[in-house]
Amino acid sequence: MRLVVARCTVNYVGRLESTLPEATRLIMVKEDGCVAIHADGGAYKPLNWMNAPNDVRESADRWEISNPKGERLIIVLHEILSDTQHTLGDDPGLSKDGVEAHLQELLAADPEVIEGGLVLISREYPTAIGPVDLLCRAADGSTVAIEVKRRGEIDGVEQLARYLEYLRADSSLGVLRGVFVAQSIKPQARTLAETRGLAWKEVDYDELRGKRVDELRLF
Amino acid sequence: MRLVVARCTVNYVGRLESTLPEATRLIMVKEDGCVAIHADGGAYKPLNWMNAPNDVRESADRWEISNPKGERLIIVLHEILSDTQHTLGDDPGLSKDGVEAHLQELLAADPEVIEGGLVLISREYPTAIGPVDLLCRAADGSTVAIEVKRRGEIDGVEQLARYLEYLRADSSLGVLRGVFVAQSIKPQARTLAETRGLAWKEVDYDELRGKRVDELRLF
DNA sequence: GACTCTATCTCGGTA
DNA sequence: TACCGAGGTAGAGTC
Repeated sequence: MRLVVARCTVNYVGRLESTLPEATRLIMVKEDGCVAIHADGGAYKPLNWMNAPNDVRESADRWEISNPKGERLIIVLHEILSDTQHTLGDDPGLSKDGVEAHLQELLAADPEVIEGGLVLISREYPTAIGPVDLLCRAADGSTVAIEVKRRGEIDGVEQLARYLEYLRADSSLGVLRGVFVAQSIKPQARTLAETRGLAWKEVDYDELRGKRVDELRLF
Repeated sequence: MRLVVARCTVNYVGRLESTLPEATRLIMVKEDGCVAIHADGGAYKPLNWMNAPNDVRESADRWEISNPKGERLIIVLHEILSDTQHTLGDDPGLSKDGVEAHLQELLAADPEVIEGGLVLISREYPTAIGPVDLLCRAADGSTVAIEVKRRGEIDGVEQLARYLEYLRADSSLGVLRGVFVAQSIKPQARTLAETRGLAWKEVDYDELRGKRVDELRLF
């Protein structure tokens, strides 16, 4: 990894056009050839960047970075304050817990949390427009399609509504209902779900995980 | 801005939980107190980060960063390879061209590009569920609601369909039609638009801008 | 390669 | 503050 601190102006032409006036910034060049320009605020997003693969042409005061998609980043260096190189090696990578997949897994193991009497038929049940997260049989004999999201927003409701449109074409599933499940569901999404004739249910991830752990402790 | 290159292990507990095993990485601490940890690949996304405002507690081999939301990042330093400080100053900021707002502006100035005979009634016409990008009067006397997107995807079509549902409740608007406008519209979005009874139109941003510039040159 | 969906999404606007 | 929408979304997975 190469770290250059320099007074520079930057120009990007690609998916849009942007200009950075002269100022002091950090230019980060990684082993894979990607380039990011950071200001001294905002942890996440670089001001400008170019993802690998890149062709970097470098002269004393001007870098031209271009990629196969035809995007171009031009950095004009007015003064270099620091230019260092570091060997980092491969990163073993990040391991995560708490994402949608895990929530879906917990609910698949215990669909009663969503509605009493639910029994899992299938996970990732295929339709022409994508897989339905969970398909269950309800106590009343109806089939229940469940869309699981970490955060319940309007798109998730639309997604579930589209799945149901397609599922209803398959008469073998009998009476169909839809339930939208998330850790928290925004008011707009609740309203839309109700207008679309869908039920919704908020579930607590920590509680669900705790419950699961407790159950495992019994054995 | 402080740049530390170090062998470290990192632990994040907050919106999810994550662990980074021991490896050499760049730790970037910005003037506003935000922290980002970068591996030597992928320009954009840090492995871990904490946005400002942060409380940073630092000892020789362990940093604890916490924020008011209760998120915590713990960095254990096994070996510091480099630790430098740089004064960057405020950044004058990025100026952009080519975003949706500008596209909407160009279309508002020249709605005939969408359909011959269209005359603008209103931009950002308010409804209970949000503003309609453009509302126009057509040559045939009907009212046309237009949703403008840079990229035409399925959500945009749903959005326009929802707006029309609400607009139809207002009988003063007369006969209503919807047109979905974008620089490029995906096949799925076209199909959905047609099923929902909506028209769609692809427009060329550069051409539109060029045309506008040409018109201005006439004066 | 194209298309899909997720994200500690980030970031900016607004009520 | 919360909600909502755009993003050069990026990045991962699937077909």
